[in-house]
This record gives sequence, C-alpha cells and structure tokens, in this order.
Amino acid sequence: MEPTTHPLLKILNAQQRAAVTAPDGPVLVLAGPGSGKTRVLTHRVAWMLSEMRVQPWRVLAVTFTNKAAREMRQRLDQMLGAGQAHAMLLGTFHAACARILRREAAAAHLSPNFVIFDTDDQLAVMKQVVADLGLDDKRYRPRGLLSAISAAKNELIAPTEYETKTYYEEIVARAYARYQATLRKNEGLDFDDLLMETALLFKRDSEVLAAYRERYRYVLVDEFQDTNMAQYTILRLLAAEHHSLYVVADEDQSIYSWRGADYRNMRRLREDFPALRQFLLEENYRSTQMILDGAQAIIAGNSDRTPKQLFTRKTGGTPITLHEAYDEQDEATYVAREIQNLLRARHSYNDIAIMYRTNAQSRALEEALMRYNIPYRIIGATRFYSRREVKDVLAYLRLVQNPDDDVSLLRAINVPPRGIGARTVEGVATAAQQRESSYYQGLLHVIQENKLGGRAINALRTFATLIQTWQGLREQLSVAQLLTRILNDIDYDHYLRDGTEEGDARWENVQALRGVVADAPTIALADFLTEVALVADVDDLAEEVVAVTLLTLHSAKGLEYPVVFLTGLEEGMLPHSRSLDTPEEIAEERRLLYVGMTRAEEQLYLTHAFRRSWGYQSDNSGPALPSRFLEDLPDAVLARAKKTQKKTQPSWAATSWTNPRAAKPQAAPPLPTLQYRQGQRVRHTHYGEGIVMESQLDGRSEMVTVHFEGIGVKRLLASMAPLQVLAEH
DNA sequence: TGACGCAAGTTTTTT
DNA sequence: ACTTGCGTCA
Repeated sequence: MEPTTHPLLKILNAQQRAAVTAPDGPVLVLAGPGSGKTRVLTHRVAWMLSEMRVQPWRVLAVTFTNKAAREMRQRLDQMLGAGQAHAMLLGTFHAACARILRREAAAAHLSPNFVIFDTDDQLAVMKQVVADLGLDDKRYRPRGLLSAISAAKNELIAPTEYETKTYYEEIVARAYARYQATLRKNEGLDFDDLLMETALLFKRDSEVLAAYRERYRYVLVDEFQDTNMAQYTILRLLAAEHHSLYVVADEDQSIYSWRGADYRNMRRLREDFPALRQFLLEENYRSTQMILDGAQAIIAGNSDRTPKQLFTRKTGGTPITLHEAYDEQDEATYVAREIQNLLRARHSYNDIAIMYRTNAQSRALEEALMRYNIPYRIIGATRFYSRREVKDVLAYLRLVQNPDDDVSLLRAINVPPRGIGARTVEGVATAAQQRESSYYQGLLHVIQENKLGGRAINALRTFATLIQTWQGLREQLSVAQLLTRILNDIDYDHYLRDGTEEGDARWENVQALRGVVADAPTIALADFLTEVALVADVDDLAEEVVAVTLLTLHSAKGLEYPVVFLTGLEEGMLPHSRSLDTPEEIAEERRLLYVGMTRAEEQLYLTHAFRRSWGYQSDNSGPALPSRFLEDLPDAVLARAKKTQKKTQPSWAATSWTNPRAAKPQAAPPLPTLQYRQGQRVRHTHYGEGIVMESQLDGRSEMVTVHFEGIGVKRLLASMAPLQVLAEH
C-alpha cells in the first residue's frame, strides 16, 4: 500500500476506493450484499465534501430508511467533525419530497399545512368515496381500489389520464378522481402523492426545477433497484443538467415491485446517462463462505440477471442448518430451544434474528419465546404509530394543525365518548355536504343554527371550543406542552386506563409518544406530524434493548445479524401463494429468500413445517411442502437437522406423527391415535355420505373435516359427531 | 340517542 | 386477531 493513501480511503479495498474516488458524473455502483455499500456511499459524501470542495447544502442523499439516514449522518459527523453534514438533505425519498413540497407548496398548488395520510387514513377516505359513489364495497373493495390508484400514482398517471379498458378500470378512474379531490379538500397527501407531486412539480415548473438543479447539484441514492417510476423521474429531472448522480444498487435484492419498484430503472439509467461509469463491489465482509455459497446457489436459480463473482475471506464456517418441523408450534419450539443453545455458547440475544414472510407468522414464534423466557422484540406487526391510542392522540394534534382534516375529526369527535353519536355525526355530515365544506365547518354551522337536539348541540359546542382553545394556545406552547394540555382536557388517561393490563399498556404508549415529543423541544407542529407519518418501524430499533429480533424478510433489508433463522420455508409461504402467478413474482420471492440468507454473518438456520395453519384460527391447518427454493441448496453447505424426503408426499396426513425433538419443557402428553383418517368414506345422520379430508387434534379432542356431497365441508368433533365409517378409501 | 355485546367475514410484503 | 354490522338495553 502506498504511503500517501488519503486518510478517507485507508479502510477501503481497491474496488471501494475506485467507486469512492470516481470523477464527477453519473455513477452506478453494483454492490453485492455485505460489500460495504453504505460505507462507500458515506465515504463518497465525505470525499465530495472534503476533496471535491462540494458545499454540503448542495447535496441530496436518499436512503431507504430513516435509520440508514441517521446512521449515515452520524458516520459523517465522526469523519468530518460534527455539524459538517448538517446542511445536506439526507433522508428517504418520502421525507425529502415532503420537505421540498412543504417549501414549494405554492408552486406545487398545495396547502403549506398539508397533513400526510397514512394507510389507515387512506382507507377511511376510500370507504367514504365508495359510499358516496354508491358502489358495492364487496365488489369494489376499498383496499383494491387503493392499490390500483397507488400503482397509477407511482407511474405518474393523473386521474384524468387513467385509461379504462374494462368496467372495473372505469370504476377505478371514478374512485381515483373522487379520492384525490377528497384528499385535497382535507389538505392531505398520501405516501404516493409525496413522490408524484414532487415529480409533477419538477415536470411542470421549469423555474422550480432549475432552482432545485442548482440547489441539489449532487444527488446520491441507495437501494436504487427499488425505485419506482415517480422516484426515477425525480432523479432524472434533477440530474439532467449536471449529471452528478451517484447510485448504488443490487438487482438481486429488488423486493418491492409490488410497491411500483422497477429494476428496469437500471436500464433506463444507462440509457438516459450514456456517460455512466459502473463500479463493482464483490467482496463480501459479512457472511461466511458457507452462507455465501448457499445464498449464491439460491439466487443463481433466477435467469435474467448479471452473475456476480462474490467472495468472502471468512472461509469455511458452520454449515447451514436445515430443519423440518411438524407444525408451526413445533418449528417455533425448535427455534426457541436452539436459541437457548446459542446462548449457552457465546451468543447474546442481540445477535439473533428470526425472519418470516408474513407478519402473521410471528405469533407461534412469540408464544414459544415467551414459554422459554426469551426476550424478543418484534418489528412491524403493530407499528407504534398505527396503534389506536397513538392515532387518537395524533388525530387531535392534526386537528389543531388543520381542523378541516375530516378523517382526524371523525376519529376524535367521540373519543373519549362525549355524547356525540352516529346520529349527531350524520347531522354534521349533512351540513358539511350542503355547504360543500369540511366536517368542521359543518359542525360550526350546526352549532350556530342550533339544529339537532339540545344535548347534541352542547356536546358539539364543547368539542369545538376545545379545538379553538388549543388553536389559540398553539403559538405559545411547544408541541410537548400542547400535547399535555390536550391529554388533560380530554381526560384521556382516565379513558384509557380501565383497570386492564391492556389499558395500562396503551397509556404507556401515549407516554412514549409524549417522550418522543419532549425529545424535540423546538420542533414545529407541522414538522412533527410529518416526521411521525414517515417513520418506519425499523427506524425505531432501540439498539440498547437486549432481545431477539423478529421481523419480516422485507424489513430485514439492509440489516445484519450473527445468527439468522429463516422460518416457514414452504410452498405457499415462500414463495407466497399470492405470488405464484408469473415467473417475475416467483423470481422476486426467490430474491426475498436471498436477502434473508445474506443477512446472516455466522450461522444460518432454514426451517419449514409439515403442517401450517392458515388464517387466524390455529386449528385451521393444512399440509405444506418444503419450498421449491430449498432444492437448489447443494448438500455441501447443509447440515440437515432431520432428513427430508425430496419430492415425495409425506405420509403424515394419515398417520400420527411423532417428532423426537418436540419434547416440550412441561412434558407434552403423547399423541393419542386418531379415530378418522384421510380418505375414509363416512356417513353422517344429517349430512349423508362424505369423505374425510383430514382429521387432527385440537387440544385433547379430535377434529375431523369431512366433505359431504352436495352440502360442502364440515368440521366436526369426532367424539360427538354421529359419524359411521363406510370404507377405508 | 348512544353504549355495548355478539356474529360474520377476512388471510403478503411497507414508505 | 380484527374490523364491521346489527340488535338490544339504559
């Protein structure tokens, strides 16, 4: 190594160094998992600020999560001295767009006080729209309409431009127009609006665009493979003049196509910026050879990708453990027991993550971890900011900011109950519709005109007076003081703490929210509400907590753990049954597995179960086959905890299955033999003849599922049902 | 009029 | 599990 190496480059390898010191211009860094792309991005910024004499306020850096942004800023402060990077705009696409739109509200034709509507708020608006349009909400599900609209927004298609080839699309177009009008009337923007409105602003207003091209002359983007059309448009427009666009990507980790992400943006980038320089990062610093080989074998199963020569110096390592369990409880028990073993070895709880495809899978795992007294923390399932009590409190704050926010008004108007029932709210709604105003204006009108009953009027007046009082105090009080005042005025404490444990937990969440506010004593209400709307659950990972982490494969992107358990690797779970329609969807499921596997540093467990319960009842379980992806793992990287029969239908459906590893802490009773078996013909005194589909234990009693001809499927208690066996098959 | 209990229907991933 | 709709009671 030459003695004159720049201090910023010392810890970098040759490929990283080349990427960090690339000359100004369009750059694409193709980075494998664990190859230090965050480090490259951070060093690139430092390099630009210190060596290329770039002023920090001319830099826009986009990360995938707020957490990544925070960490990057911390690293930069360490490298350059605190505050050096303060002036640069660093955050997620959504946060950056919210900032720009707030600043350019006039040019964007938006209220500067706009509120961000989250998924729940969107649903509330759409339900209202469906009702207003007189649509059948079974046929036109609000969620379905919202996802169609979201897809349109990600493609920058306005309501008037929405093409309708089918009748359903015609309905979507109508719902879209109405939905958008309602949002704007409420001064609300949904997540997709933040991106779309920014892109449209830049497209429409050449003056604003020119200003931002100068302002953010240097643009850097992480996780570029997961950008959608709207995001790409923003980048393309911003960088079209100075071409100083620096993006980091890994097409093998593209897992957000359902959110509009389009890895073809990589191709567009090459076309739109012909001078693009490409750099490769192929050395993996994270995982052992064993884990990397396994992950490579998985991802190699996808065609239409650029093969990479990833390597690691962590040669060897523990083989990947493949375990098959009887059902999800057994799987969870296995994980818990294995964690106990890991702890007896040299690991701590923080080293360990358990990942799964869907949030619903966390339940069995949680139960097992609780049984074994293993502390855990769970990411995403019920996000902090979507808890009922937190949303209630935020609704009040939003009303102070903008009383014309109908969604928040409807939420807060009778929580805690203050005698404003459905009938009264209906009266307010009618008044609002007649005057074509917000609910709040309608409410004031109702009070003024003294319509409705006297009791109702009094309740409404009390509510309106509260809001007006808070608005009057807004200037004098900090957000924290305002929040405290609101909580006192509505006696929320009393309402929540009903003596139950749950009530106490809810009140604690409110206290936690108060803590968040108190930590930012000078923040403006609008900024606080924006921040709160845009935080992800992964962002709140309190590092100091000693616990195992449970999270979905999607949330796991960008994270790493010494030990990783990937659970539920079955057909229908991964690949998910909803993602089997096209080869592209299946390829994305495979990438999801790849992302999960490459999170592991030292030890990786892959588990699947014979039976998996489906839905909300734990007794509704059905057969499961090992994920097709597992077949691509070479034996050389595997240590099988149990032998799997490849490609053969297991015969457990008819016989009682015993699992030698399933010994529970409180010795479980042996499985009694089942009275009925799959395939038997039976006769029921009422339903007639049928065929046993399956029979299984539910607690101590046997539940038999029978398909009766001309009647359908019935689930019966074996000990009670008047059933007679006719024939074995 | 409003609060509350009960039954029915749903079931991917997230900023 | 969770929401939503409906019927009953104060």
